[in-house]
Amino acid sequence: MAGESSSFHLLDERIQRFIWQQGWEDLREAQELAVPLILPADQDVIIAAATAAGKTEAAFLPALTNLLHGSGEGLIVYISPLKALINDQFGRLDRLCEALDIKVWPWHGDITSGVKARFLKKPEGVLLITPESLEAMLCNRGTSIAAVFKEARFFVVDELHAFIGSERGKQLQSLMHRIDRAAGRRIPRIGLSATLGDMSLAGKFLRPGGAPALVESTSSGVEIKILVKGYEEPTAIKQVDGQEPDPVSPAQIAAHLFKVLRGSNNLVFPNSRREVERYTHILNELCEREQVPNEFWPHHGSLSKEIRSETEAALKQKERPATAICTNTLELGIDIGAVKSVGQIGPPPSVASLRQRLGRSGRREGEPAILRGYAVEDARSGLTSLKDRLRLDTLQMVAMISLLLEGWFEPPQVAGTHFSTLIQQLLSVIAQNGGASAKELFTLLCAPGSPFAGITSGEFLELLRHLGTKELILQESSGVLLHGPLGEKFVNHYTFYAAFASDEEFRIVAGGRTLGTLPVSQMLTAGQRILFAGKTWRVEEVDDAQKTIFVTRASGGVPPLFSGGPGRTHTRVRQRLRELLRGQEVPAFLDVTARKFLREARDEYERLDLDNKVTLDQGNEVMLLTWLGDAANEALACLFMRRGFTAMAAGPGVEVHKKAGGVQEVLDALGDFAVEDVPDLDFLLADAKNLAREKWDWALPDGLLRKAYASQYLDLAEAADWVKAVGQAQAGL
DNA sequence: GACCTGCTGCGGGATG
Repeated sequence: MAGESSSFHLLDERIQRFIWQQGWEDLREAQELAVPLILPADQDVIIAAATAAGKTEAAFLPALTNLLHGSGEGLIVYISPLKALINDQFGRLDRLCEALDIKVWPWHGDITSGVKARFLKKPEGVLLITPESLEAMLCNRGTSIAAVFKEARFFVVDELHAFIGSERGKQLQSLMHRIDRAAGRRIPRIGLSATLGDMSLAGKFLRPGGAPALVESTSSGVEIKILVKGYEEPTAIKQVDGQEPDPVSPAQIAAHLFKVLRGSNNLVFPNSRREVERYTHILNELCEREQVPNEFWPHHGSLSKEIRSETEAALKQKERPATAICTNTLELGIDIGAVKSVGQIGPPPSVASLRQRLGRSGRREGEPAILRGYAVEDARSGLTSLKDRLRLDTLQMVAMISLLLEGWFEPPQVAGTHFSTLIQQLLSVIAQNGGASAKELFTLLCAPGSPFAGITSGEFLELLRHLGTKELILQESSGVLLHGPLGEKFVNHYTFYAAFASDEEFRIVAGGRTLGTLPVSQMLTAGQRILFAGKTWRVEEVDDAQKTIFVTRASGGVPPLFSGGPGRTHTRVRQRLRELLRGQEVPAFLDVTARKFLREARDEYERLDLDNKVTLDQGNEVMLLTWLGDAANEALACLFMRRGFTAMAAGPGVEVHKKAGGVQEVLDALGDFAVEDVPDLDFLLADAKNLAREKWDWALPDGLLRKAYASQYLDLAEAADWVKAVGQAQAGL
């Protein structure tokens, strides 16, 4: 290696020795490129590379060299979205750092206070921490923050894409910014990720207004093998007792999974926790019936840590093959080893998500990535919805796969005004500094280059005044802002540190063992039978005070409902879907039934003349077919609602309830929108209710809530463009 | 039909 690698020689001798001892043949491409960029610690860097292996080292080999060559003490702050990832990384880094005599400090909710106290006594080495724990540190140890981070050389943010666009991402930006300010200098930021489409957007996220150096590993193109199988669900006939019969396609899909997945490690994504339960149970029963050892394990966010660890351990060990039926809990970089194939039941939530999932397969040299898609459609019988007639689930899956193959996926949503997280950060800064003036707060959080830049001083003052009326803050006669009585209560409870909201939950306990949790909104009663953790149970007792549901093993049971909202579809996906409907080409990866679905959808598209028609009369409603993404369709629905219509975004378009004037009245409204100016948000959303989505939205003045909502959920500009284009086309007829 | 993530400080009692 020594002869070919120039970066290798830049590393500290002790690190070079460690690399030899590991028997690593040479530095990976990303490592080779990253070392000279990171070593001087004078700029931000983003490392985008296909596999998890190698990225951590690409950041840490030069960062640790910098630490070793520096003047004694120094600190690297690694920030992870998952505790599990911190535990994995601790195992890997501690081995390396032991040889270098550098301490590694894991810090999250499960780490004992003793470890944290020892770190704080001498804050040197590598700190592995979550955003929430960092928030707690700033809140509770405000006076010592400058000292703790005085010698911080780098922030390393793992799984950068998992933060972009969310409340947590905005919080993370704010935390790094506040630490920069406390330390009195710009601490270089290193972002690690596999899925970053537009690198300039990711760069803007890593540091607002920044432009980091980029390391993109041109990974050798892994071969992708794809098969999409169609399944026809017979029309349900109500049984004598009025109950819906069980659907038959899950049993058929499970039978196929059983046949093709046994003997190897795989991941299957059925898109919801409920379906994870359903499929795990069917597959477990199949193994039992065939008298073979069980190879199918459940994994989702409502299962207890113990049960999830069992599944992760089953995937990691090499003795027996194992397949996880899972949600996106297994999408991020937890170490589960390579898998042979990925199953996707129903359309994935996004192309980015599909890409991340498929990235778990084909990670060994010379092995392809294998994707099996399962598409279910209702059998045809008379009056079915447009979604059924156009086979939209199947077509959406095919559209997403075709975009994936082209290398496209949804860009990260860096924009968006996160007033909710601004409230959290205001309260946190007040805690950190024991009070602050309005001007100090605005300069720290909202000035150009700050995480909340773009918020005007007028909006900021409006927010502060409103927080005063909510008793979250109060102003001393000197002008200094402090916590109000309610603010004090919130900040002093540990739930304050997370920027995102969460449901209240019941624990499900069987014989003293916690199986997992269910949201309280999904009330269960004694005697009910449920399917949970892949097994069936009878509810014995519901303890409201202890928020616990006691269950015992029993036969029979249906999977419970969990809470959750739908994913959001991007305009590009809808447009690709329409291209598929218009086209003739039949992708080679479709099986006979999936081909049939595609043919039926194309026939229907032609029969309804959807290439030329914008409206479809559906009786009580008019369907406006925009073929735009959800954000534009929702904005269009808002325009109609403001005109007194009942309207909602529905798949590829907007469903508008007819009024007395029928279809023509809807078209007239559309014609008016085309020539009117785009309305402002206060007008458009004047009557809108229930806009609160994020944790602190309840404390926002109406105008700011409307702005926050619109910035994240509505694309008014795209809706207006569509309306204008359609209006012109109609005028030309 | 529809995801996921995370969490302090302190006091009391047991243990080495």
